[in-house]
Amino acid sequence: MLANEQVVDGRCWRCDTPVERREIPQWFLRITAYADELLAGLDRLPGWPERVLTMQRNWIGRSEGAEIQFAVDGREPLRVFTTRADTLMGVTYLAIAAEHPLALAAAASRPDLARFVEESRIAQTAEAALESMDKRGVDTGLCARHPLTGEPIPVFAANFVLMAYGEGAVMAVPAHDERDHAFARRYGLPMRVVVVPDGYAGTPADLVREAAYTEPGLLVQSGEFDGLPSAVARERIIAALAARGAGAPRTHYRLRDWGVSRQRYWGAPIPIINCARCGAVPVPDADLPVVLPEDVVPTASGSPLKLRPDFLAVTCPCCGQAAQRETDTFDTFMESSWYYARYCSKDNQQAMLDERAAYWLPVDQYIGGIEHAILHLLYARFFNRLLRDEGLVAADEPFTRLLTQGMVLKDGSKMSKSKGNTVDPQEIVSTYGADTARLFMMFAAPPEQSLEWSDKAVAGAHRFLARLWALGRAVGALERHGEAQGAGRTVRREIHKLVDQAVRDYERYHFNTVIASCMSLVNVLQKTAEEAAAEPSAGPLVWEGFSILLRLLAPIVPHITHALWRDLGMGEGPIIDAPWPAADPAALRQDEITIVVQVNGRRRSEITVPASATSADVEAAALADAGVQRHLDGQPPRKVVVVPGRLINIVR
RNA sequence: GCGAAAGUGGCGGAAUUGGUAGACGCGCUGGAUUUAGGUUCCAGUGGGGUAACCCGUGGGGGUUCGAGUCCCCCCCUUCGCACCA
Repeated sequence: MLANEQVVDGRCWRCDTPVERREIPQWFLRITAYADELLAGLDRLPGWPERVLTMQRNWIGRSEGAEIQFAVDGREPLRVFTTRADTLMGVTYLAIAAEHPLALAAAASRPDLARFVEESRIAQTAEAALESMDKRGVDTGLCARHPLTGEPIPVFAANFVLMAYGEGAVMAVPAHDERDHAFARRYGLPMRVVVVPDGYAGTPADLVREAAYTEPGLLVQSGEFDGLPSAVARERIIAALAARGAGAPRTHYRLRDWGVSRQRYWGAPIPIINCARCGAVPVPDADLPVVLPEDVVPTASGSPLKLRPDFLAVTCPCCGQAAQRETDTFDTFMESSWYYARYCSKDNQQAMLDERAAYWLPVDQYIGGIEHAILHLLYARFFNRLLRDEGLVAADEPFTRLLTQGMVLKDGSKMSKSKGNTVDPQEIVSTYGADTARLFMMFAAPPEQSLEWSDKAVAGAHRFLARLWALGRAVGALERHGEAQGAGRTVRREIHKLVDQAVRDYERYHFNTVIASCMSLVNVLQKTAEEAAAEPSAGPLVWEGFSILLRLLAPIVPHITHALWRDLGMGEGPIIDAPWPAADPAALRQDEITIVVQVNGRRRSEITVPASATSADVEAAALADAGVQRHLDGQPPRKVVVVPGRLINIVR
């Protein structure tokens, strides 16, 4: 029993044994019953990254179309799903999975088909493999009937149709589908053009000589539907099928049910008892949880639980007769789908969850790698709804905000134990302290991006903290009380601009630029503190700025900021209880602003104008500028674009 | 193959909304301090050019007064593709 990733070139990755697929009974959770709700719920997750929402939408893959029945001579009818009912009159063959009951039956009398079915058992089924492999097929000899015309249609067994997907059968329209087109060319199957672009003047056959025409258009060669646009034709054709009991509108999802069975020892046992008389019976609540035996001996193949009579043998809770315990264990995604809820009720031995879960959930901020964008996060959203429907939690969604953090890279590749290129944060903590470790990691990149490890940059982070500490000492020696005046106003504006930027960057989780602003703040305060020797009134300004700086940095480097705050007596209590800083709007006001001057979109100069200057004032000042006049070369501007408060562009 | 992201100096990265590309830091160069190394401090640092300027955000087109940002095509890297979890 191997996982997909353990199969390399159709063989076991360890022992090279050829691998084949076998059908075994397994347990599934019907996530598809929640497909619509899971899809709709994505619109109510503004705190999730757009790309994760998009990936989940595509994964669920809702599509509207029709289910169509094709009668098969002497057999059960075939059912297919299509989104292109408008191309129904262009169907020239049907393709079914090699494992399809009809294919298996037909193989009995057709050796080439039997061989194909046999070969397909060793084929890979991973979607990636399926989509990139050579599309092949074999005629089953079966004859299907077109549901509207009754024309005979050949049925092929094809390696790109899987029994597990949809109905295990598809209708093929080579003129209007790329894959069908390639397949038809390969096997010399006919093509029938039934849709052409509006105003198309050529012959139908010419339209698809090189490639399929996959766009919608107007119907041709489709009898009573000729001339209809695709969208209308779809409805009419589905209606015509419905009238004959051969089809109906249907919504299809790409999402498949969640296979939770694993034929392994390690995992939570699936709590089911298999009884010869009563079938699959749930383990009674009183007997839960089912506990794994801890003294199993690993076997070469198959679950070791199958060799444990003490685990296997149970009496059926329904009929009291001897029965067997299920030996499949759960996919580990099962547990990761609700651990966040269990954390709220971790010590409850009587129930999964209690009212504390309802109180705390949903999780305000969830953090995980982008590799979990689809499976884990979709399973957890599904599981949360199961919990909700059982009355165990109140909210629909488990995670209000989601941050997908990047990986840590070293020398350009993923840091991992198996590669042996890990860095122990404890080393940094021992050498430089925890604040340095935290500062470096937050400064290297925004959290959702991957982070490139650099020992040099770690040292740089430590250097910054040393400067911060030295600045703190200098601040302590300055006059604390009084009011900033004179040149202090410009400095104060500079400080509050940085504060404004930092606070906003915190809100969008750009911690690296928060730190950049704080570094600039240190630079400004350091310079101002030096100047305070000559200009004592600068003291209070430095105190103000340093107080804000410490509070901005406290979430990132809590230890050093705590100590400086306490030593300087910055506030009544510890820094952790201090109010969150905000920029003073009064400090941000400017009397004069600098406007960038462009000529033909290139920066040529800049001018300083009163903040109250109108567009006309700005234009006049810009045109008078020497640099502008040189570039205008005496000619009048053809056009002038003024972006208020920012720039002016003069086009000559 | 399909879906989703990313590509900016020597390096990590910055650029709220289409409006000064390269903030901040690392590294490097020069200088000061030091017996020396390290530390610290000062100055410089995208490329070309004496300069005026020109060129520059993976490549090629396009829209626009103006494009790293929007549109089309291509290249490359990463993540996911349902049994790795």
